[in-house]
Parts: sequence; C-alpha cells; structure tokens
Amino acid sequence: MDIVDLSTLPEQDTRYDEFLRQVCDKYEMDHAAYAGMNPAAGTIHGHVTYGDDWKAHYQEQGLHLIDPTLHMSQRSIAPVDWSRLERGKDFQRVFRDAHDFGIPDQGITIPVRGPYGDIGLLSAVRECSRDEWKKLVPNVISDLQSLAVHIHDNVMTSDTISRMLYHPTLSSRELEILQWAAAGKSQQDIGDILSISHRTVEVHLRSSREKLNALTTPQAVGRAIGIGLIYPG
Amino acid sequence: MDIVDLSTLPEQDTRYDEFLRQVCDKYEMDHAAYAGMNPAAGTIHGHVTYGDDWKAHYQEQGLHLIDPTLHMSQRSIAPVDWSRLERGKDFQRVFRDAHDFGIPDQGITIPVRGPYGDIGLLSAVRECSRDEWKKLVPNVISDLQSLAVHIHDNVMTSDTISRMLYHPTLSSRELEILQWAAAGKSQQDIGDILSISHRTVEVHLRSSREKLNALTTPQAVGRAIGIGLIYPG
DNA sequence: GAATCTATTGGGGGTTTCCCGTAATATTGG
DNA sequence: CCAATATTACGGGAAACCCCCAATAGATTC
Repeated sequence: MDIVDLSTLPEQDTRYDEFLRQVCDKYEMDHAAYAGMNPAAGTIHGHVTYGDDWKAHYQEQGLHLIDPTLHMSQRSIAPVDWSRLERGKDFQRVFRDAHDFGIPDQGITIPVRGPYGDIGLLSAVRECSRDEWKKLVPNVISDLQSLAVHIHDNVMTSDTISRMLYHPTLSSRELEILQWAAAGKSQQDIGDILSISHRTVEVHLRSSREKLNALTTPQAVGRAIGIGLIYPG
Repeated sequence: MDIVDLSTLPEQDTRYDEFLRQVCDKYEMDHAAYAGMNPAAGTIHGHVTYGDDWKAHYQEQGLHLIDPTLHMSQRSIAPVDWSRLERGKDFQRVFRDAHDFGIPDQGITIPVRGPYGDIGLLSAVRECSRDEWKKLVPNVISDLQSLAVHIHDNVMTSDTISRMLYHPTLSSRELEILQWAAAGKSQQDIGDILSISHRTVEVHLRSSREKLNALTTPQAVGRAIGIGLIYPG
C-alpha cells in the first residue's frame, strides 16, 4: 500500500492544507493531518501540516505500515487519544522518529468510515502539559468530529480521489460466485450449482480477488462483506 | 432482515431510551431514534422515543425495508437532512403513515460506521417552520455527530448485542490466526509470523471452521466478520 | 466495423489447503 | 484430585486451489 501525497498532485488545489491550518489555529493545535485510505483499493492519501522533511522521512521509512495511530483508529468507532495507545515496539519506533522532527506524541485521531470501505482519519497534535491537554480535548472533540466527517466527505466525493479510490465494481457473475464461496461452497460445488465448469468459477474468483485487491479468497470474501457487496453465508 | 426492539428485551436497561429523551430535551427535538444495523450479519436493532403504536406499525408493515431515511443514510458519509431526500414512492408511503401517527417529515439522520460493516443511525425530528429548522440544525449538528458516535460505540461494545448475535467462543489463538487469514495471509505465512508450523495453523483454522459451523475458510472468515469477531483485513 | 469487456471453457503444473492420524500441555468440572 | 475437554503442536497424503497460458462467443462501446 503506497502513500500518495495529495499536495504533490498538479491538479490538486491547496484548500485541504489551508483547511488543516485553520483547524490548527482555531483549536489551538500544533499540527493537523488527514489520511484517507481504502483497503479494498489499496490506497492511502494524505494532507498534513507537518514539515516536508517529516513527510519525506515518513514515506521513505514506510512508517504508515506500522504507525500505531493508524492501526488503532482503523479499528475504532470513537476518537482515539494517543495516550491510550499501547506503548509497543511500533509506537517507540514511530514516535522516537517523530520526536526527532519536533512532533509530539500527544494527539488524537478521529476515524470516519464511508460506505465503500473507505476510512478517513483526522489527527491533531499539541505539545503541552497533560492537564492542559485534558482540558482542551473535551472542548474541541465535537467540532473535530464534525470536521472529520466534512473533510472525508469532501475528499471522497471529489473527482481526484474517486479516481484513485475507485470502489471496485464486480460483475454480477463475480458477485454471485463470491456469494456462494462465502456460503461455504467449493469451486466444484459452485460450478455444479451454476452449471458451468469449475475452471470458470476459478476465473471469476480470481478476477474478484484482483478487483478487491485481495491476495486470497478468504480475504476477498472478508472485503466484500466489509464493503457490503455480499452477505455472510 | 428482522427488526429487534431492544427495549423489549428483559435484561436491557433503559439508559439508551433515557439518553435519547435527554437528547430531545437538550437540542429542542420532538423525537430521537437510534438504529443500529449490520448488513453483513443481517440484523437491525433500535431505540426510539416514538410511541409504541408507531413502533408496532413500523414493524408490522416492514417499513424499514423501504424507509428512505435508512436507505439514504446507509450510503452517506455526512448527515442527511430529510429535506434532501427524494420524494419518491417509498417516501410518500413511509411519511404518509408517519404523519398519521403525528411524526413530522422534518428531521436529520447521522450515519456512523464501525469497522465490521456495522452502521449506526441517529435521527432527530422536529415539527417547526422551515426557517426555524434551518437555524437549529447548524447549532446542534456537531453535538449530534458526537452523540451518534458515542451511542453507536456503546451499543456495539455492549453485552446485549454480542449476546444477540450468537457468539461462538473462539480461542485467542484461533481468532489471531483467523484474523491473519482475513488479511490475506497463507497458512505458511501465518506460521512464519507466529513462529509455529503451518500444520498447526491449519488445525486452528479447522477448529475455527467447526466452531463457526463453516465448511470452508472463506465462509469462516465471512461469518467471523459478520459476527464481529474479527475485522475485514 | 473494430476495439473492448465479459463470460465461458480448457490444459499443465506448482502451491496450498484439507482430512487423517499422533501427542503434550492447559483448563474445566465432578 | 482426577477425568474429561480444549488448546497447542506436528506430519503424510489426497484434494482443492491458484497461476500461467490460449481460445471462442456475445455484448457494448467508439
């Protein structure tokens, strides 16, 4: 999964970066970041107010693969305060590096999910005392929640992103066969059910995997269910 | 997809209903409703401040199958103001019935999604002039957004729901391995990751299949995601 | 009409999964 | 405490799956 820095795209205007800077100003944050991803499409894209040096380092090192703020937020419904993250190996790695670039480990990430498996993460960080932080968060969390929805909604409906996060369109045959696979049928079974060769079934499963960016059929079934394309058998 | 009225469950406390009533009071709404659904698991459950007569009518007529507020919100990231709904056949049907029970067609629904394909919808309605409504919404939308996340997070992590979605108990090892399978890893990969033999991995997958009553691993992954034991990789 | 996409079937061959065993340790219940 | 059950672990062999290739027919698009 590669990172795409949207600010480097020629056709991309800078309103998102400005938007994030305004968020910082208004809510007394040092930095703000938005990351959008679609596991099914295998994409990550982001806007940040961090310096270019940190952005470069983050991408070069592939820190997005281990970043605990991303991992945790992807599995949460509610906002995640970074103080609640596990202080594991990955945490040490990412935040030690971040510290070198002057980025604090005090922050919050708000996850927003769309209907196609897309996830938007709005993060805000601030270097200050623990007490100060604990007073600040309750006052801004509600607004940040709304802003997170707003920015993710905008990003997902913009042409630039929808081209990148194209949600997979499986053919009716592919969906039909994937649905039978989710129902526990073997390729041979499905072939018998649909009166086609099990070879053909395998072809459709393969194209389904490719479209869903899945390595295996179990993963494809999981993705398809997560997106709502099929139902659990 | 059947509806489950959580308030009728004996072991269910009434804090959600109280919560909704407080939302009404604080934000000057006539009624508030929360609906949680998991298309993957095929369940809908809800709390409402509407009268029992409307609840009964809604369930008897199966209005949830055509309710445009549900349909629209399921596909939206941002809150949906009911004034933006298409005035189609289904709309007429549902809101004509609702009107007979004293429920206005002026409202807003806020969708929240969790990592398992679960969707929470917080709706609030108020009978008032269009102008009044347009002034009210911007003032409360941010708070309602937060509340929607809060209530959905609570419902999804509550024991009540997990008891309703029949829950096989998979061992931590089985869940761990099933999660990796959902992430597209092969048995060999998983064995390497966990430093065990790929044979052992297969045994855990087999017992997972048995517990989930699944014939194949893709089906087991689908079931586990539908139940919320693991998340789509 | 040509190009493109989808659905279909097939061969050959390597890889993975699955079912059959065995067995040590852990946990639970009488 | 001991017995029953569950969990963890490993291996051989058969079955299923997955990937490479090619080929035909129908529908859609340009």
